[in-house]
Order: sequence, then structure tokens, then C-alpha cells
Amino acid sequence: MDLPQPLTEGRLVRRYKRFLADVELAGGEVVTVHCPNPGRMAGLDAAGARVWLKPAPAGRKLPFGLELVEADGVWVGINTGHPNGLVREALALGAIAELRGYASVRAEVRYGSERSRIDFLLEDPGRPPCWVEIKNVHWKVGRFARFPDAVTSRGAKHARELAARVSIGERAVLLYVIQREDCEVFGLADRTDPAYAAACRQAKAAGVEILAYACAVRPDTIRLERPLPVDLQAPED
DNA sequence: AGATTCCTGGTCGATTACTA
DNA sequence: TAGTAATCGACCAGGAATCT
Repeated sequence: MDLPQPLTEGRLVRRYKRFLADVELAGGEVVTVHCPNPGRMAGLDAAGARVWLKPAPAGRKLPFGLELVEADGVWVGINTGHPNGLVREALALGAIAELRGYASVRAEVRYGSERSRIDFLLEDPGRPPCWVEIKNVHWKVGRFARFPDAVTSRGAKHARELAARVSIGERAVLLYVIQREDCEVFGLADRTDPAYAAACRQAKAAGVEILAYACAVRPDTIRLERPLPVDLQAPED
């Protein structure tokens, strides 16, 4: 996925109100920008951090959107809309070995008793449908990419819904997209949300496949790059 | 006191409505 | 009928408000 060029560099002043951040531009001007990540953004909200901003298309209220934040010496993608696009792109290229060979890819399909929407439904004649839920990951602790960085009851709901799919003979995949390239293993964050961690482990025990892919992140492009080992039992540091 | 619901700002894919 | 525009609903996490 190519990012629109040119991006504008700045320094984070503060991130507040979930969707808004103040950024100081090179000339000293401070602008309020859209933050396309309503999560906690653990480790990515330090004042003074280098950031890259994307110009907003005509019609938006705010002139820029936050795209990348520098943390631990690497660029981290914070746009929660990107993982779906990255996976769509990777599916088209056959870059996710576990998900190759499906004839059709549909996005945002409704399913389940709790009226959720799945990120992708892969279909192919003669094979069970494959439900794929994408989760965005940007939190790094030691060697680990950790999820979630805040309590997510919806995430636990998704895990239950996927397990229900497996129980009726279909295929279900939980795919964690890590928008940074400096992690070696994916693990759960029990201390942050023990209920989600338990739901995820139960889903895996029920037959839901757990995958993690790390991205190569640069100021001009983000690509799903390599699978990471998944260790759901690894204790937090 | 604890649990649940609502609201927040903005985006995006799907769906619906409209126009050529 | 096809293409475009408008609308809908879900999403995200956290805090305030409301309910039990």
C-alpha cells in the first residue's frame, strides 16, 4: 500500500479526545489533525515524537491525518483503516500462504448471532467458507507484539463468533496485522484484558486459526511482509 | 457500588436512492 | 440499466450518565 505523497513531517504535541492530536509542523505552526486510531495507542503518544501526516482530501474538517509515529527507532503505522487494505492487497498477491487459493473475497460481511461484521469472507467452490477477522497491532513490549493495549469487549465477541463458525464446519482465522517491523513474536496482553486473552485462547482451542503478520513500514509505503510466530501462552515481561 | 448504556469524531464499505 | 451520490451502520476505547 503506497501512502499519498508527499507526507508532511511534524512533532507530536499531544494526542487527545481519541480522534484528535496537535502536531507542530516544521515552521513552528501547531495544527490539529485527525487521529485515525481511537485506541489507547500505548507507547505512541509521547510528546515530541516524530510523525508523518497525510493531507486530507477536500471536504474534511481537519487539514491532515496522522499516519506514522516514530517509536523505538522505527516507524509505526497507526491508521486502523490500513490493516484491512493491507490484507486485501496481500490476498490479491497471494502473500498470505495460509489464505491462498480462494476464488472470491468479500469485505464487511454480516454474520453471527450478535450482528457483527467480519472483515473478510473468502469463498471457493467445494471448500468451506473462510471467515477472517483482522486486528491492528502496534504495541511492542520487549520482543513481543502485544494485543490488546486496552480492554476490548468487542474483540472477545469476535473471538466467540469465529469459534461458532468453526463449530458448524466452517473455517475461521484471526489475523493480527502488526504495523511495525521490530517485533519477533506475537503474544496476548493478559494484564491489559484477561477476558480477551481467555477468549482468544478458547477460540484457538475451538479450532480458530491465529495468524500474525508484521509489516514493513516506511514513509512512502506499508506492506504486509512476514509471518510472525504466535505464542499465546507467553507471559508478559 | 457495580453494571450497563450512551456518546464521542471521523472513516469506510455496503446498501439504497437517484439520475442520465 | 448503469453509474453516481447519499445514507446507514459498524467500528474503535474510554468516560459520563443512567440503571439495578
